[in-house]
Amino acid sequence: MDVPLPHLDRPFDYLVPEALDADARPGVRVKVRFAGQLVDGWLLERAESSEHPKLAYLEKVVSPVPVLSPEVARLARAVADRYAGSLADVLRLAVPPRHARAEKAVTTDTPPNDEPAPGGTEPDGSPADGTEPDGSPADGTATADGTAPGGVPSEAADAGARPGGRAEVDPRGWRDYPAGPALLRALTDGRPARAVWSALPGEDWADRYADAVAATVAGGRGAVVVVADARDLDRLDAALTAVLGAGRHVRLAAADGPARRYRAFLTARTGGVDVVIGTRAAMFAPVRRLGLVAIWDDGDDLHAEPRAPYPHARDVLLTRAQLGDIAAVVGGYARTAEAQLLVETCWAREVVADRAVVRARTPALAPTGDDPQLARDPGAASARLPTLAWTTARDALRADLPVLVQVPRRGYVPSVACADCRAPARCPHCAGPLALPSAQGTPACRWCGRVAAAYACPECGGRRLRASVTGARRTAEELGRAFPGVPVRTSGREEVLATVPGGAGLVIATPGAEPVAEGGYGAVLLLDSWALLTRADLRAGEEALRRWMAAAALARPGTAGGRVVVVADGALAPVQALLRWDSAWFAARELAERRELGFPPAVRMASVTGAAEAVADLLAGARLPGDAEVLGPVPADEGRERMLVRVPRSRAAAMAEALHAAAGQRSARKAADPVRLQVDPLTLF
DNA sequence: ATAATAACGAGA
DNA sequence: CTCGTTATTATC
Repeated sequence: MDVPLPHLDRPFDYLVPEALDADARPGVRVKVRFAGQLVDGWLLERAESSEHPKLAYLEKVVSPVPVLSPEVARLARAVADRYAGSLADVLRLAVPPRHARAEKAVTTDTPPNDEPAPGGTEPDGSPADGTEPDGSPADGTATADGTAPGGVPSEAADAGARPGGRAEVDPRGWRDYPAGPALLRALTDGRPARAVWSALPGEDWADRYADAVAATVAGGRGAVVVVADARDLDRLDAALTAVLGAGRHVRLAAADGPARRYRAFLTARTGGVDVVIGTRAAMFAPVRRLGLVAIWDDGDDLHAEPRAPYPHARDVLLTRAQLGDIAAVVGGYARTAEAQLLVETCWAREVVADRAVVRARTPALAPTGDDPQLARDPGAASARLPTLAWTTARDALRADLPVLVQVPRRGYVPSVACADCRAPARCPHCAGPLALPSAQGTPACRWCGRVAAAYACPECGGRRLRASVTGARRTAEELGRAFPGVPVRTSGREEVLATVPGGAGLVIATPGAEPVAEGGYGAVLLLDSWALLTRADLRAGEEALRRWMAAAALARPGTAGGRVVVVADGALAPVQALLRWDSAWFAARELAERRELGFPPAVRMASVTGAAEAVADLLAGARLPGDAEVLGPVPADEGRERMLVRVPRSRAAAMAEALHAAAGQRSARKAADPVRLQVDPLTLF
C-alpha cells in the first residue's frame, strides 16, 4: 500500500476480478479502495486464499508491466527493516515514477525475467549465512570459523577449481593488486566474492570497474555499479562503452530526467541489458541474474539518500549482495571506517597493492606549514602560498606540466582576519587559523582548539576581527598574478571540468570537482586543509583524507615528476596517512577510535528528531532492547530536539524494529507532530 | 479520511 | 439495563 504511515506497513489481501486476472501479476502497480479512498499499491504476490474474512476487489491494474522484481521487493523489505522505515517509502526510491510514453517505447517484446540469482536465499527468506552485510553476526551468533564467507578466494584455493568453458577475462590493471585477478575470476565463475578495494594513485578506477563488470558479464551475470555524481558516471559510462561496447548497459540517474530514467529502468527490468550504472538512484536497479554490485568512493556523502528512510547506497548494495549471493566491490582511493569494518569482520577481503607498488605509483608527497609570511619569494608572497607550495607549482609549470590547486568550497568555513589590517588572525599558541564559532562568539583555534579570548593582532594591535573567506575565484586570480602567462582554469560548483589538457596550466578546483589531467598533474597543492580537518564532525579526518587522496591520485607518480604538497601539520594522522598513501591504516585507526568512543560503525545508532514532547513520546513507547542507551537530548534546528539511541551491532535489528513499531503506535493514534527516525545518520552532532 | 467498535454515562 | 453519545482502532 502506497501510504507512508508506519502502522500500515504490511500487506493487505484483495480479490482479483476476472477481468484483471491476466494483468494482475506480482510486481505491478495497482489501485485499490482502502479506508474508503482509492490509493496506489503494489501487487506483491498472488494467493489462493486469505485469512481475512471480507475482501474488497482490486480496483485497477495501473500498468501490466511488473516493474517491481521479486529480488528488489525482497531487498526493499530488508532495507525498510534495517532503517526502521516503511516498505512504501523504500519502494518510492526503488521504482521511479511511471512515465507512460517511455513505457510504451520500451515494452514491445521481452518479458521480464524473474529468475532469481543463482544460489539465492533460503526458502524462509533469511540470508544464506547468518551475518549482516556489514559483517556483524546476526543477533549475537558468531560465525565460527575464520574464513571469509565468500571473500576473495586465495590464488592457491582457486587454481584448477574453475568450471571449464567460461570466457577468461584479461585482468588488465587488476594485476597490480595481488588479489585482483582472483577477484575477476570469481566474478566470471559467478562466485560471491566480496572485496574492499583501495585504488592506487593514478588508477583509472572506471576502467577497473569496467573490467570487473566485463568479467561478471562473461560469466553470464549482470551488474549494478553506483557512483556519487554525474561526472563519475560519465567517466564510468565511457569506460564501459569501451570495454563492453555500446548498448550493453544503461545509466540510471535522477538527474537524467524522469523519461530517460524510467526508460533506462524499464530496459533493465525487461532484460534489455544486464548492466546498470548510475548515481544512488541505481542502487535498487532491477538486473537479471545479478552477479555483482559495486560502489565507487563510498565515503562521498552523496551516497546517502536524503529521503526517508535515508538508506546509504553502500549499505543497500551490501544488503543486496547478502540476500542474493552476489559479489560486492567497495572501492575508493580512501577507505571508510565502514569498509574497514567489512575487512575486520572478514565479511569482505581487501584488494590492495603491495607497498612496493604503492611506493612506485605514489607522487612525491610533502607537508608544509601554513607560512605565507615567511615566503621570501615575492611571487609566493603575493599568492599567499607557503614557499614549498609555490616552488613546487613553479617547477611543474616550468616542466610544462599542469598544476592542480584544491581549495575549500566557497563559504565552506570562514576564517577570521583582523578587522583593521586584514592580517589573518592566528592562534598565539600554535599559529593555526582562528575561527568564530558564531557571529558573537569567542574566536578559537582551528588547529589546537584553544580559545583566544583576548586576541590582539600582532601586526597592528587591533582587537576586532572579521570573517574572511577566500574562494576558488579569488585564489585563481591571485595565483594567476603569481604565475603570469600561465592559463588558469577553475572547476567548481557552477562549472565542473571533466578533463584538462596536459601542458603547463593552473587548475583551481573545489573538492570533488578536480578535473583529470592528460598524463597526470605535475603538481597538486592542497590548500587551506585546516578547513577540512577542523569541522566539528565525527568524519572530519576521514573526509579530509578522502578529498586529498582523490586530488593527489590525479598527480603523476613521483618517478615521473609528480609532486603533492599538503598545507597541513605533518604530524596529524590524516596527513600521515596521505603522506604514506595508507588509508587502510587510517581507517583501522579511525574504526578503533570509534569502538572506543562507541560511535558508528562500531555500534548502531539511530536519531529521533522532532518536537521535544513528540520525541519523548516515541521513545517512551519504544520497547528498545535492554542494552540500548538513550543519549541526549541535544537541540536541533527550528526548536526541535534530537535524541540518539545506541545499541551494539548485534541488537541493530531489534532497535530498528522497536523504533518502527513505536512510530507505528504514534501514527495509529494520529499523533500530529512528526518525528524523524534515522538509522546511522550521516552526522551525529 | 471514515467506518466499525468499544467505552461510557445518563436516564428509565 | 438500554440508548445515545463519544473515544478508539482498523482500514483487505
